[in-house]
Amino acid sequence: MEIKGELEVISAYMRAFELESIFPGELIAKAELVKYGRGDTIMTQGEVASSLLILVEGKIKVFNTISDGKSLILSFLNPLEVIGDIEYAQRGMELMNTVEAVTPVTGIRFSYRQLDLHVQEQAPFLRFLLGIITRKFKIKNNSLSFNLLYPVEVRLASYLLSVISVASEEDGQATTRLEAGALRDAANLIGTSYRHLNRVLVQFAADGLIERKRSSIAIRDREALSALAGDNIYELSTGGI
Amino acid sequence: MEIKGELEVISAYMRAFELESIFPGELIAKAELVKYGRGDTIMTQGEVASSLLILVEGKIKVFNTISDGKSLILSFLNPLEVIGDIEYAQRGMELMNTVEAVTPVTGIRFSYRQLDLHVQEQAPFLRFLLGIITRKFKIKNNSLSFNLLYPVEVRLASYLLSVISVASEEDGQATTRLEAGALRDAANLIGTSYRHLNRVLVQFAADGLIERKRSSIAIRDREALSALAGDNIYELSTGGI
DNA sequence: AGGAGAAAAGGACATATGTCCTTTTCTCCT
DNA sequence: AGGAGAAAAGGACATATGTCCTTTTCTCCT
Repeated sequence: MEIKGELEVISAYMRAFELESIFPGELIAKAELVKYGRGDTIMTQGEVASSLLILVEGKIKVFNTISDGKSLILSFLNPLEVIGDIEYAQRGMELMNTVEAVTPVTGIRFSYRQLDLHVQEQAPFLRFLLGIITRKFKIKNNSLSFNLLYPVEVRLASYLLSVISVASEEDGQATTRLEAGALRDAANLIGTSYRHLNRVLVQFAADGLIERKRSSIAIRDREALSALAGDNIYELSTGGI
Repeated sequence: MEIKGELEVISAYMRAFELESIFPGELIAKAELVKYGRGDTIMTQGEVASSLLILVEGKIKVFNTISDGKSLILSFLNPLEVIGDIEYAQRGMELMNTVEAVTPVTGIRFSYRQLDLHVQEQAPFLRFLLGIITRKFKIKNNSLSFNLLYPVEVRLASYLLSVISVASEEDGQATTRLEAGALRDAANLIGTSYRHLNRVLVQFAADGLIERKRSSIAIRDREALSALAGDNIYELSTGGI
């Protein structure tokens, strides 16, 4: 799951994302290059984090699991993104969410211990964290409104666009395979029951927005789906390259 | 609305909240003591903030207004609380929410300009901000789940407990007067329609949880209401004194 | 006092969504 | 191939909540 990365690769990423002024050389020397495959869990809610992860390649999904097993999708994120930032700022706090790789993912990992040694007192680093966290805050603020104000239909349209666009990047088709339980997961993720999600999917198919095959879903009318979704809340392009 | 405060009062608050190590003397000398009356607007969503406000006395309500005029309550906050922190970290960003005084409020105001001059590069101050913001983040995370997972009934119970407890502090009775439009506002705040809110109030009254008079609502069975509300999400005691 | 106009409450009905089952479809074993 | 057991889909019904009106209650003016 994790591969020791070469310093050059890490340095190149740091340069590409203009993070050199924030992470000094000694720290970069201690960083680790990590890779995850599609579906891998990157961080698990409830654990205590011990490192900061910078997402440099791929797409991740952030979600929150509630007591009764329900889970709520929070967002899909692309580079440049930082994970474990809030937990670093509130040391000892449990991870608030679970993070999973949606596509193959590459990240750079800095242990909290190294951060403590090198940048804990550095204003540029702290301001970098502030910037990242406040941006996340804003996103969360939006999703709060989105979820409360829009019906499942809209949320599902948004979700499908996020998930299916991923597949399309890989095989050139706007189709996604459904693994076992995928729809149940999806229901949890957008905060509704599987039954209702299924109902809405049937509706989408009847309206020609999607095509549902045995074990896959294809987008047939992306425009209509986008119109329905409005702002695609689950996928927010977040700066970076 | 605003009263020039004496340095001693400000200093006393800073001492009480143990903020002396974070805000140096030169900065405190430039701070302003501000007071707001019940119902006053402290910050307005969409404006560009120019100062950081530290809430040292009273209770405030934070809410967000959506395009179509709907508004969503985010939280009720007590001292020690900071407002304008996120906007300071993301300079130029519009205020995300509106903040209103629920009780008479006392705050200490620092202009961003002064902060820039004195603490923008100070790690303790930046870490203070990080702490405040990440705590807010956590609260928002909770309210996201709360709102999506619980029915209006539960949210209303929680809301009533928050609002009515305020009144009780003042006149010794768990009753709150309803100003014109108060219930409509309340409906917007908890994210439902006035019609439905009214329906649930009728239900509460029928169940003996509250007593509804001409222009007021009194809590009759606080325990039952609390049991219904579960975690009182709208009111989170947030450290401080 | 009495009535106009506004604000609040409530009726009727539609729709979104959840729960609980049953039916249908898959998967995989022998 | 054929059937058991699991997974997915879908039926039936209940409930939460919204929309649109109408009725009721207030407020205030003359």
